[in-house]
Amino acid sequence: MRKTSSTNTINKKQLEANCGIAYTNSVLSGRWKLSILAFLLDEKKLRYSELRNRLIGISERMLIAKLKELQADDLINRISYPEVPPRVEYELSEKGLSLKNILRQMADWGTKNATNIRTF
Amino acid sequence: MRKTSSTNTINKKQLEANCGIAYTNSVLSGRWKLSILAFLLDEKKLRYSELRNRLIGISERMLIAKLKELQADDLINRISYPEVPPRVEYELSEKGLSLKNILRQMADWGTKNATNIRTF
DNA sequence: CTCATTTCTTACTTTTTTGTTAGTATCATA
DNA sequence: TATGATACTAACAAAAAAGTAAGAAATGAG
Repeated sequence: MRKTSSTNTINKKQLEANCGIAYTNSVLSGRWKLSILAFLLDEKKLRYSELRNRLIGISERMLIAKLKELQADDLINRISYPEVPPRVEYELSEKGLSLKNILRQMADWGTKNATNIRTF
Repeated sequence: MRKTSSTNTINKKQLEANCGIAYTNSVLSGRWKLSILAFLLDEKKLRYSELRNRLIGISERMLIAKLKELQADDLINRISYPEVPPRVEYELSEKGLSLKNILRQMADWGTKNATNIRTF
C-alpha cells in the first residue's frame, strides 16, 4: 500500500480543484475587485462615479484599472452612452452573476467571523 | 423620492455586506492561502513538507509566512510533535472548516470558467 | 565526529500592487 | 470665452507581496 502522504498520491481531482481555485483566485484577488462585484450584485447597474463614491478610499487609477481587468475577465459589462458629459454604466455579466452565491457567502462569512478592531 | 443612485442611499445592509466581504478578502487574499486551505480541506492533516510538495513553486519563506498568518486568523491549527527530526502537522480549524462551501464553490467555479491558456 | 532529516529563520532582492498628482476630451451652459 | 461635469489617462512614487539563498537547531545513525 502506498503511503497516502507520498507526493504521488496527490490525485487528479485534487490538482484540478486546486487549479480551479487558483483561477478563481487570480480573477478575484486584490484589494478591490470583490467589493466592486458586491456592489454591482446589490445594485445591478452603477455609473463610474457611483462606484467611486461607494468604494471609499479607492483612487481613480485603481478603479479604472480594476474595472478593466474585470471586463477583460468577462465578469462585468461596460455600457457607454454617447452623451456629454459622458455616462458609463457597469453591470455584472452573466459570468459575473454566476459568482452570486460565492459573493453572498463570502459576505456572510465575513460578517459572522470578522473579529477585527477596525470596521471595514 | 430620493434618487436611488445618491450616495445617501447606500444602505446599511450593503455596507455590512461589503464590510463582510472585505474581511473575508483580507483573510484569504494573496497567491497561496486559498490553495493551502484547499489542500487541507481535501486531506485533513498535512505535514509542513507535504504542503511544500503540493504547493508547487512556493518558497519556504512564503509557506511559513502564510501558515503563520492563517494561524493568526485562526483558520488552521498547528500540531507539533516533540520528535527529532521535527514533525509538524497542519489542519483546518473549526473556523477554517466553516469555509468549506466557499472553497468548494470557488474550486468548481474556477474549473468551469477557467478560459486560460496556462494550466494552474 | 560527521551526516542527514525536518521545520523553520534571516538578510536581501525583485516583482507586483496600490497610491499621488496632474491632466485630457467633450460640449452644454452661463 | 470661460466654466463645469464626467469618465478617464499618464508619469511617477511608495508600499506590499513574493522570491532567493544561506543557514540554524536538534539528535539519532553511521
